[in-house]
Amino acid sequence: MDSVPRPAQHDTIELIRRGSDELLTEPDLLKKLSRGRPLRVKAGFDPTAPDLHLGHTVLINKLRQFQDLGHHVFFLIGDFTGMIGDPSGKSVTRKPLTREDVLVNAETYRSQVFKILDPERTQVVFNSSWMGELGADGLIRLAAQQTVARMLERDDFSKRYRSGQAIAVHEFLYPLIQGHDSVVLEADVELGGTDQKFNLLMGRQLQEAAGQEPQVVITMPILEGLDGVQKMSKSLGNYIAIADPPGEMFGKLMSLSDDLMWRYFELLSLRPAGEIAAWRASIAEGVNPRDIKFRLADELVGRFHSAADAQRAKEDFVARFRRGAMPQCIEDVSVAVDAAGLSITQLLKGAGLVPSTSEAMRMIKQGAVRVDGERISDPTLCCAPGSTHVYQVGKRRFARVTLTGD
RNA sequence: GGAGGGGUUCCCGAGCGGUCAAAGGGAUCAGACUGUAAAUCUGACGGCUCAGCCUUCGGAGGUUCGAAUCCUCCCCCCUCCA
Repeated sequence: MDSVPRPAQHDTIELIRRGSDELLTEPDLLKKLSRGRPLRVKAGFDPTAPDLHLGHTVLINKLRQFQDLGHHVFFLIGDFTGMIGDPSGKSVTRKPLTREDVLVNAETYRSQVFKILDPERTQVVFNSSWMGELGADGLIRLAAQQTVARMLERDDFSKRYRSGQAIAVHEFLYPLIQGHDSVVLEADVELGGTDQKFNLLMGRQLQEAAGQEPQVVITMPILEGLDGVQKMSKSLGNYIAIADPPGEMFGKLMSLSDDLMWRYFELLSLRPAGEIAAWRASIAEGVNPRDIKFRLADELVGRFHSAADAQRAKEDFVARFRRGAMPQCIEDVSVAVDAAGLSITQLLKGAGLVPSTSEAMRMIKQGAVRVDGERISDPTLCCAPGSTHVYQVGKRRFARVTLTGD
């Protein structure tokens, strides 16, 4: 492994600090960097959500930055902790995952995360591989290292405690196990979202107790989802997956509100901060925010797909939403029908354009349904077998439907 | 072990014998407008053979002409006391 250049450590720290929320502590980081050996950088991920989204990339980009500086990343899949359920934030009971689920999810992570990370400098690890052996006695010894009062310092625990909400005993174990992971991995640095701060700090304490030098903790800001309020997450459905197809990703980015767009620039864009500030200023002088948003969508689609994909997605977007054109590729669907033909409501449902005939009825009443671009208003319209037309519901749902007789 | 409070349509949350497919908010979808799948405004938002019908208010029974609303049993969640 190559070594870290000695000089300019303060520049390095500035680089590392950029975009982060907190870095604890800087002297510790300086000390670690000064040794000139690659640091062991740890970040934990949930085994339940294999779809990586832009929210994850805020942190993963930072990991990548460490790799570019010559350090080594431990991509920890919290399969053991996943069984507990992370009590951070809202605690919704999770369905238990099987061993196979976890492995499948891990594979999905692997395939997606290396769009950003350097595989040469990444080691994927599972905390079940050491937690399983810890045993009940080990767990109790671990639990003995912290006090209830200390646990209650955690913001969401203390809030819940004060407001009389339940805190299950096992929820206290989560930060302990996460901290123990750092001990096992001998982590030099751990990254997490700002909501992970308590858990990250637990690692420092447990490492010290184990006679190790405490890890440096870096928290990254949490990216809001498409709604602009709640954090981006798959379960809330407000996310942009890095595996989303170019058109989808482009469209979702364009659907950000003009205000939220700046947050995305701040946390996701790799453009120089000065450039972004200049764009921001240009809005005040009358530049259309849409055009700035195009740049955001361009950059991100380009990063996860290609510049050509981004270009195509943009052209398609402009054609569809500014000029009302049909999308470039429309899915072909065939629907079986008997000689009597099929009512339009049945057809729309059969083609998967609406979930129910009631919904089809509503859409027709609201003027959302078009056949070959012509708006239709008759819900009793009957379609004959053998025909092929492009059916459209709203601006975004299209299908070229062929009615096949039997 | 004891006392109390709850489970309502995707979510939150009203309703507490008929006027309830069920207020309000959120999310979502559609239409209009537009500078964009921004913002704003309007509307829709259980299913169906759709101006009519059918199935919903934790589950199963019951009372009633009529129940989300009353009664019985059961399941689940929460709080307090021990």
